[in-house]
Amino acid sequence: MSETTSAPTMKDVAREAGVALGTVSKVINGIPVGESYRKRVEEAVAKLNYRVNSYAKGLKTNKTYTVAVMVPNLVSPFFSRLVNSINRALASRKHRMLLYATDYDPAQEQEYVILAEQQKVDGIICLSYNPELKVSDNVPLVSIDRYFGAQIPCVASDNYGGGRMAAEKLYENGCRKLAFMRIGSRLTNEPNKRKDGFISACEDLGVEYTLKIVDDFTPYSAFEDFLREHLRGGKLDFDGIFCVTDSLAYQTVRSLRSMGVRVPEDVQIIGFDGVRYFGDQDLFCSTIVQPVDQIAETCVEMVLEKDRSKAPSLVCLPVEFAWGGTTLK
Amino acid sequence: MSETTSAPTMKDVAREAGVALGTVSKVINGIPVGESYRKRVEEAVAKLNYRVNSYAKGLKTNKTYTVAVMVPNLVSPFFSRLVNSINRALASRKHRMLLYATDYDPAQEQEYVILAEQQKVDGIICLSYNPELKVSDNVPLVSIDRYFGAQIPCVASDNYGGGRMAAEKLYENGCRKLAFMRIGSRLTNEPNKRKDGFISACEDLGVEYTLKIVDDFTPYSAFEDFLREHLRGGKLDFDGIFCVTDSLAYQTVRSLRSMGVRVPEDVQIIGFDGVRYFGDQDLFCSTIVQPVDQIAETCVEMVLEKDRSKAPSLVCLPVEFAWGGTTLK
DNA sequence: TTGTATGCGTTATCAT
DNA sequence: ATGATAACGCATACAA
Repeated sequence: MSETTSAPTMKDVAREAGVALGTVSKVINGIPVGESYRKRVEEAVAKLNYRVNSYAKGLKTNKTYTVAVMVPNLVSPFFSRLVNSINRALASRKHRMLLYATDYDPAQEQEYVILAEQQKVDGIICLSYNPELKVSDNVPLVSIDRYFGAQIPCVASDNYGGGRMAAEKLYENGCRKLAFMRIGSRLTNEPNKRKDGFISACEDLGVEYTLKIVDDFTPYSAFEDFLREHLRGGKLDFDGIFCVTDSLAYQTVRSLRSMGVRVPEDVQIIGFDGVRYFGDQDLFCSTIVQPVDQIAETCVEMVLEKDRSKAPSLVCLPVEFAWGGTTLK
Repeated sequence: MSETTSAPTMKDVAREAGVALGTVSKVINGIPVGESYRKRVEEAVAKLNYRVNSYAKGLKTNKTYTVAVMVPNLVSPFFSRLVNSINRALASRKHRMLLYATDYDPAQEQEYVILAEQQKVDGIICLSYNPELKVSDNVPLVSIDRYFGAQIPCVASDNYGGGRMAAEKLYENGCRKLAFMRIGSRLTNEPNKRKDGFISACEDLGVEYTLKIVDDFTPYSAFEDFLREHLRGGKLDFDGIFCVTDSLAYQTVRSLRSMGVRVPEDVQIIGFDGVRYFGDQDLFCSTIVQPVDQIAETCVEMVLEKDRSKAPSLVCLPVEFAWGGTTLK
C-alpha cells in the first residue's frame, strides 16, 4: 500500500515493479530493456497511474517542450485565428503552448518575456508592439509582423504585395479614384507596407489616390468625418477604397451605406486579413487573405529549429484576394 | 568572468555577490536579510541578468503557478473571448496559462489532460465534450458548461434563465407563435437548458411554440429547410425565433431576409452568447449575453482555491438581454 | 543488461 | 542573521 495521496514518482514505480530506478527511467524513455522487466514496469505504471514529472525532467534535460506565445489579445479574430493555428502546429510537434495576452502594453510584454524565460521555454513567438523588447539571447524568438533586426527572424504576410494586389484589383474592377484608409501603430512594422504596395501600384497604373492615415486608438469617427468630407451631393469622391484591415472595411461599409452610398455599385471596398463571421462562415468583405496556417507553421518551424545560424531575418508569405461582396468581383 | 553561455544560476549570483546560496534565495523570495547583503545580491542579479528557474522551483515547491485551459478551438468568438478573459484572470493572479485546443476530439482531450498532469499544473479549466474524461484527482478541475458530477465543480451561465428570458422578451415584443432552433451535442450539458427554460416560459405564458433540434455537425441547410417548410405565401408561421447561439441566429437572419421575410418586422430573432463583430464592435443580433468575464473569474477563483471541500458543484451566473437589431426592442 | 550514484537549480532545515 | 547541506524527481554515466 502506498503512503501519501501525492502523485507517484519513479521510485514508487520501481518499488511496485521490483526493479531499479534506472530501469524504470529506461522503459519510460523507450530505451531497450529486458522484456520481462519492461512488462513489469508497464504494469506498475498503469497500476499507479504514474505520470512523468516534466519539471524534474526539464530540470535535467533543459528541454521543456513548451513554447510561449504572446499576442495583444484573443478577441480580435485575426489574433485568435493565428493563435489557434499556432496551437495546432505546436501540438502536432508534441509541444505545449504557454499563452500571454499583452493588451498592447509594452510593459506587460516585457514582463511576460521575463516570465517565459523563467519558465525556460524552448522558444517564444510574439506579435509585439514593444519596439524595445529585450530578450535574453539564449531563448529563440520569432516575431510576427514586426521586424526587430537581422538577428531576430520575422514572419509576416506579403503585405507589400497585398497592398499592390488591392489597388490592382480595384483598378481591374473599373475604379479610377482610389483611397487608402489606415489606423495603426506609428511604429514601423510589416503591415505598414500595405500602404507602400498600394501607392506603388497606383503610381504604376497612373491612378489617382488619397490617403487617410491615423494613429492607433483614434476613434473610428475620424474616418467617418473623412468620408463625409469627400461626399458631394450624395456621391463619394472615390470609387474604390482599400482599408488596412477587414475590421475597418466593415465599419466603412456600414458608414457608407448609412450615408446612402451603395457598396459595391458606387464604391468598391477591399479589406485585409480574411477573417470570417464566427470564425468559419462568410467573409466580412472582399479582402486580401493572410495565410494564417502557413504563418503559424513557419513560426513554429523556425522557433524550434536548433540551428539558428541559418534562420532568415524576414519571411514574407503569399497572400490572395478573396471576393466577399464589397467589390464587383 | 563567467564560464559558459548558458543561463546563470543562483550559484553564479552567490559567487558574484560573495554571499552564500541561501542568502540569494532569501533575497529572491523577499525574506528579510541584512541590508548590505540584499544590495550586493540585487546588484549581482542585475549584472548577470539572472532569472529564477521555475522548473527547479516547481520541483521543490510543488507549485507551478500554471493552469491548463482546454477549449475546442479559438476561432469561435465565444471560446476566444472566454479564453481571453481567463487569461486576464490568471495573469492578475500571477499565474501562467497553458492552452490546449481540442477540436472537439475526446481522444485529444484525454491526451491533453495527461500532458497537463505531467506538467504538474496547479489546476485545469476545461470546456469539454468528452463525457468520460478521466482526471487524476490530485489536480483540481473546473468544468465550464458540462456537469461531470458533484465532485467536479461546473461553472455556466444561467442557461435556463436565459431561455426563459428569450421567450419572455419575444412575448413582450408582441410575438405569439414562437420557435426554438438548436444545433448541439446530444450529450447532456448546461446549454441544453436553454431549451428547457424556453419551453417553461412558453407554457407559463400560454404561447404556442415549435422546436427544431438537430445534432452537432448537421449542416445549416437543415434549418433552412425547416424555415422554408414553415413559409406559406411569403409569410412565416412564426413571429419570434429563439436560436441557441448567435451564430445560428445570424445565419437564420440571412436566410429569412433572402426569402423575403423581414427581420424584425415580420419575425423577431434572439440569439445566445452576446458575441460581437471583431470582438468589440456591434452585436450580431439581439441576444442573451453570457457574463464571460464573470465566468472566467469564477473558474479561476475556484480552480486556485486550496480548500476544495467547500466547492459548489454547480455555479450559474446571471445573463442579460441585449438589443442587437433583430428584435423590435 | 541491470543497478547505483551523482547532479540539474531550487528551497528549507539545520547549525553557526 | 548567515552559511552549509539535504532533499525534490528524473536522466545518465558508471559500476556490477
